[in-house]
Amino acid sequence: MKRPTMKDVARAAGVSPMTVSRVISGESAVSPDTTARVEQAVRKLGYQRNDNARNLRSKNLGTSTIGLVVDDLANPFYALMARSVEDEAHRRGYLVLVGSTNDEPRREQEVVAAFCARQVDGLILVPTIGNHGFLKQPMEGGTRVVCVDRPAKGLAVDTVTVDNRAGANRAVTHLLDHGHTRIAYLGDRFGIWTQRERYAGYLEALAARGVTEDPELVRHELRSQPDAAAALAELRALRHPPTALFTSNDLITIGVMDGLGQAEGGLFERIAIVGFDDFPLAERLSPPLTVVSQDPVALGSTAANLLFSRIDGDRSAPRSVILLTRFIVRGSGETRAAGRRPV
Amino acid sequence: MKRPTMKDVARAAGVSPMTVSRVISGESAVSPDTTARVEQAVRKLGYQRNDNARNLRSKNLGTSTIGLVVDDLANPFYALMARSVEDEAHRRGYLVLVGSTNDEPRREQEVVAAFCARQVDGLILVPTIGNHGFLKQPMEGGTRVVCVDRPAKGLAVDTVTVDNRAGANRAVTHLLDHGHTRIAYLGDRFGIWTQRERYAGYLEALAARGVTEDPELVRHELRSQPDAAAALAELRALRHPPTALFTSNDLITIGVMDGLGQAEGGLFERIAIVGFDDFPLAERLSPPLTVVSQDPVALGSTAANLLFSRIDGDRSAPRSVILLTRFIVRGSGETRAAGRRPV
DNA sequence: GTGAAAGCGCTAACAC
DNA sequence: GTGTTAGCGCTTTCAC
Repeated sequence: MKRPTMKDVARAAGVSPMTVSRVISGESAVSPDTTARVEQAVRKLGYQRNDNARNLRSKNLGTSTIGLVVDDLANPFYALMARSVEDEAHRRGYLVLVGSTNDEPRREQEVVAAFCARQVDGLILVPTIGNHGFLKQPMEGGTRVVCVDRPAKGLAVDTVTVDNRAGANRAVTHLLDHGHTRIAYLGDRFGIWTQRERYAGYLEALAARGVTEDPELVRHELRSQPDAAAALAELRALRHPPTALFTSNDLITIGVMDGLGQAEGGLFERIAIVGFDDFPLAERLSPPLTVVSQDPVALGSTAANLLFSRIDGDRSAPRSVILLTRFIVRGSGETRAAGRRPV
Repeated sequence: MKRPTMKDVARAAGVSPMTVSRVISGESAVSPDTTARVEQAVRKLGYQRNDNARNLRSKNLGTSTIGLVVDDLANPFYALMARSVEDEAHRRGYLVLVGSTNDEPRREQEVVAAFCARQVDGLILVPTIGNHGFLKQPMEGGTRVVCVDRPAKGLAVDTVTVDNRAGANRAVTHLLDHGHTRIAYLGDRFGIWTQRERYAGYLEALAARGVTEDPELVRHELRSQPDAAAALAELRALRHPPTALFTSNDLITIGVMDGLGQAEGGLFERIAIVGFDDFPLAERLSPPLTVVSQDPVALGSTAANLLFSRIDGDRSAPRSVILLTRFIVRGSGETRAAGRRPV
């Protein structure tokens, strides 16, 4: 009932284990006759090579395994990225270990350590806010690392991100173009790099038009849809409520849409919305959502390609790749501010 | 620049490798004094144990790694399942290898073989249509297997599914209750078990009310949203178009909603829809969608718990767990058939 | 409490 | 073309 080993196959075929090894790996030349005998024994015993043992001995080949560490694998954005990474890995005969961090530095460290203990050849990492000194040792040991979606503070590795700041700037400028000056910002945790960048883009856009930021209109740390809906309710209760919203990720956008749905029908026609992140059915909402769209598949495949080129021996200086977002106009961002003319 | 080994640590601490091993694993008793010396050497060298080598020697512990094989990791349904499996694994100190099959038996076999070559302790599998004889050898070798979402034909393993047939029956009965008799079925590939079950539920519901199936109203093999939208257009062009639709997964439901959106506003109010699978924003569509909802997180955690109980030594006969779906009424399925009275 | 020897399953390096 | 020896990094086993 135990798994057969090469020794078992060798005995069954009447050859040495080394010959079996050669037949299995197909590298070295073996006579057709013995090859056949070995292959028959393999089939008879249902032998399959133990790749862990193999990798232990031949250190020049790695383990053909990479680790993918994301915030949350259940998030559709990271799920798409993961699939894209997996496809690139599969093409090259690599396997993928996955782990979610929940954005907790401690869990990130645990997952990375466990992956490195398994001798992964490389790591694709959506880094948490935490410190990444723990990566130094594995990297010196030969584990390649690529960051994706956000950079890791003080870590000199290839990094793939999107132009969060420019994308947000574009969105807010669009709202300004339609006559809005009271534009609220609804964001997730300010500790997350992408959120800080998007907020910076928001400020940049306002500043470029000479609009002063109103702290009353800025809400960070919205962690869920209900959070976002609640923030919206607060904003609308202000003496001078916003006429437009910039929501800085899909979760918040959806939460806000829910909040609007619960309000009286007439009102929400007045509020313009542009959101960061596209999502399924965004164009079927009323009004259809104008969004800044990023491409998780491109993020994943770009990161994977960078990683594999490093694994294949590229030792050049770390690169930083910035992918472009797309601005998709669908209607929700084109509502004009009441009583104002466009610029 | 190479990774330090236990030997290196031993030398640095002036002890034998065996003592280092004992300190690292913390099993056996080591004097506080030497423990401290070893720990210091570990820190100094940045030593981390090679778990592959460890697993090779100690066969009684497994590799603490499981494999998760799904149709498509990018599918939100499987992404949620994967996250749930990963959480269960993490709790127990296991790692998760993931692979997507695209529902291709060949790729399934490749992925499973690669996982088994890495000596995974267990496999959670969304099986393709193909034959699963290739699992026999690994299972005899000790790899535990659990199927989830669908059973594998002729494979005696624990299986976790939902009551697809009953859920579909419930949905179609609901439409019949609202006076519909011309109810179209829009389904994905008939080769997929869940789709056959849902279709069976559709037929059962019709039969229970003495409604004869009209083959004109049945469309299988819809692989994408455009496929679904096209099928809808065909159905509406019939001389006797359906007054209600049962869509057998989220992708098809969304495709149909898109098709309806493109039609003239007045018309689509007349067609009732109930879909299998809930999804974000389903309640924000117009009309809000009535759906049969299944819980991917429960599927994943149930499968994981079964797997780990097997890994922990449970040798009882294979179990089949069927989770219940929920029927969620939101409006789209409650439109009455024109000129008819409810039952 | 600690160490020496052997070996997990495989392959690199060298024989022949 | 094939076999032998040694050893990857660790732990089991048995000694002390």
